[in-house]
Amino acid sequence: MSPRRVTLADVAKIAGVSPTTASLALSGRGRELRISQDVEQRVLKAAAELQYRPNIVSVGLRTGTTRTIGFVSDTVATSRLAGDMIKGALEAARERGFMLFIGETEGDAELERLLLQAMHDRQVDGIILAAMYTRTIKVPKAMTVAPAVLLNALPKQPSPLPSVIPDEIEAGRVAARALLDAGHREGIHLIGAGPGRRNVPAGGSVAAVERLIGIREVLAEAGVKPAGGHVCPDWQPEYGLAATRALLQKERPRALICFNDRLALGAYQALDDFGLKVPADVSVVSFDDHPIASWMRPQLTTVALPHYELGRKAVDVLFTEIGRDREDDGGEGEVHRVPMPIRLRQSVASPGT
Amino acid sequence: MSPRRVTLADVAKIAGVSPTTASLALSGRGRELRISQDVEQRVLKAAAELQYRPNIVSVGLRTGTTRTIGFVSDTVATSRLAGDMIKGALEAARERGFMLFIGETEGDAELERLLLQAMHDRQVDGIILAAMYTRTIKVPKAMTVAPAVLLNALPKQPSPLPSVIPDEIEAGRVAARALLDAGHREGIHLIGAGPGRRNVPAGGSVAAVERLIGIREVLAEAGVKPAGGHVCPDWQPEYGLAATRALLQKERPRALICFNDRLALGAYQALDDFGLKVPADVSVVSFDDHPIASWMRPQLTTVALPHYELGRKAVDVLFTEIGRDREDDGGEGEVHRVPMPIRLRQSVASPGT
DNA sequence: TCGCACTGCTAATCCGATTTAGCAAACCTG
DNA sequence: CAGGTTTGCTAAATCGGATTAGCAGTGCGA
Repeated sequence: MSPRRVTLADVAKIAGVSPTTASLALSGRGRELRISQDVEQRVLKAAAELQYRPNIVSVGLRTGTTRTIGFVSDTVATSRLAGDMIKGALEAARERGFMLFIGETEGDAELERLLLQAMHDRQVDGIILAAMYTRTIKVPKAMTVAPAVLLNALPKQPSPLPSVIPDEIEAGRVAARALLDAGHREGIHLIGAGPGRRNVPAGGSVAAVERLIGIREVLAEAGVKPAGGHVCPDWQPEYGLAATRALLQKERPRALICFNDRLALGAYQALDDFGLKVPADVSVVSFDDHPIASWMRPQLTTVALPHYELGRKAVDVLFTEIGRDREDDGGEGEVHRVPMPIRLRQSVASPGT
Repeated sequence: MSPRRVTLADVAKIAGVSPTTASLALSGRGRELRISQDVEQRVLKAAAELQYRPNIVSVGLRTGTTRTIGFVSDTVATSRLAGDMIKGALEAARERGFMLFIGETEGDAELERLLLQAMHDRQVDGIILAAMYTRTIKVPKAMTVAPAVLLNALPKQPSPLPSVIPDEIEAGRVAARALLDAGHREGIHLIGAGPGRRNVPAGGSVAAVERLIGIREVLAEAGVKPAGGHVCPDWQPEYGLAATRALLQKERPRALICFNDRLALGAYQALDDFGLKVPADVSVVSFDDHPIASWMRPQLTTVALPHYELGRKAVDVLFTEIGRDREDDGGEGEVHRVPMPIRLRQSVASPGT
């Protein structure tokens, strides 16, 4: 069936040289090791004719480098959000001739251990450990044996591993500024967290904490106080609906900052129930740029999670880790923050007195 | 830094035997090849103590099997829908101790070639070629050198490769039955395709054709004629909105069969615009079970794409391919159809005369 | 006591590359 | 023209296992 792969030995035979010479010529080290032009050309020609491709498994065994990186996540593949993260990583890896192993732990530490082990068994050159939503994680000790990067996650304990995360603080600033720029000064309510610095859902979500910091900072600078805040235990539509409904029963907000798009979806429904129009009566800004954000009516202005860029960046950082001299294990890993761009759509308008 | 991996030689030395013996004992072939109980135990003990793990790269070189399969898709990782497909494949593979390489072609044939090549260079044991939405694809000839399976796709030309696809015809039947069971007989409109067998969007979508077949079959059996059908060039919310709006300007339907959930989202908006309530005035059934289906109000009854099961099934089929004697390349590949379960929610009610 | 079968283990080879060490021929040099 | 240098290439070792062929030692029958 499968016609045996062409090996280096085949190329060497056709070119009439030894495998050693063929290897040298193909790896470009021919010059350095005094292979003649003539022979080099013969080898190259033979390789092209036979469509020779080196067996990476063999190279992996000999050199210890498999041109492969492992991408382990808690549950990335499931969420659409993170599909783009994988895609970014995939493309960045491909540009360097690397492939990606993927694995899902579903938050199971034992499974995580097994997966990392399976990847090491396959001699991956590096590992990206990703979280579905930005948070702090316990770094498994298996992570220290190979170059590694945390993606969308920060180490719970001090660790030499670098992290790549979205710049949530700046995102909070940007969202708040969007409302200020439209002229909002009063009746700004937060849905999902706030108004106080400590009013965040349990679970160690970095997004809640940092978005809140950014929002509060910009509002404070403008001398504006959020009119209220509503912590939601889970950032799902039904909680956004409930929180907004509760709010509307007491007062009439002029603007909502929803902590993600699903909450905003619920908020839209509540506003609709109360006969309020977005953005004429109430402006809404949100975070994530989930696909539904552009399906909602009016389309939602939201600060996007840059999943694709996060994935790319993680690979970039991993490659610098791989290239780095693995000795200087002092110090903490650097934290790389990827900008979150705002998508201006139709859900924000001036308060119109 | 990284303490050199434990090798078979290390285990052998500790156990006081040759690497050959250690290999035999560990591979379980000890009995067959007359290794004494005593020695076997010593080896096992040494391996456990050292936490020995065989280097799969080495095994791959020697035996040609890397316990790895390649998952190549046009753009699967991006779509949330398909995240579950990967997840199913991932789990099924993991249960057998296999890892997954993933790659995205973005519909680029050249990129596809390169990816398949990169996977073969890494000696994958088999390949799953997946499509984001069910359709017919041209099978690259590189696919014939290793065991392979088409996922969510059918071969455009006759091919020995097996396929795994959702059972869209039965899904169409199920959707139609859901309306019939609720008592609907009249005013049933199709949004997205139909009413005639040929009224499908361009692009070779298997879903449109087969769902339509199933729907028409069941309605015909019940002596019911669809009141109308509206082909949408793309199955996005805005087209669903437009089609439904156009429909409502002419008549008042009693039930809609939307060809996917995004169309249904648009339809909901149009119905709302016309002051019609779901399901009191108009029942809606749909396909896909996209996450938004359970966020919509009322929650949408929809026939689910079994992505997770598709992924699992593809791996199952791939393993039987791998196990099969690769000689009998006669015949066409088998087509495996995975059932699509209906999610009964709140968007269907009896027509209430 | 010789020959044979069986038991229990190991030496050697192989997979397909990379890399080190080294060899033969040509070329200088004084 | 002997001795040293350079040029151009190759043999052999290596990576870490799996696999094949075979080697000692024992037991047994004749």
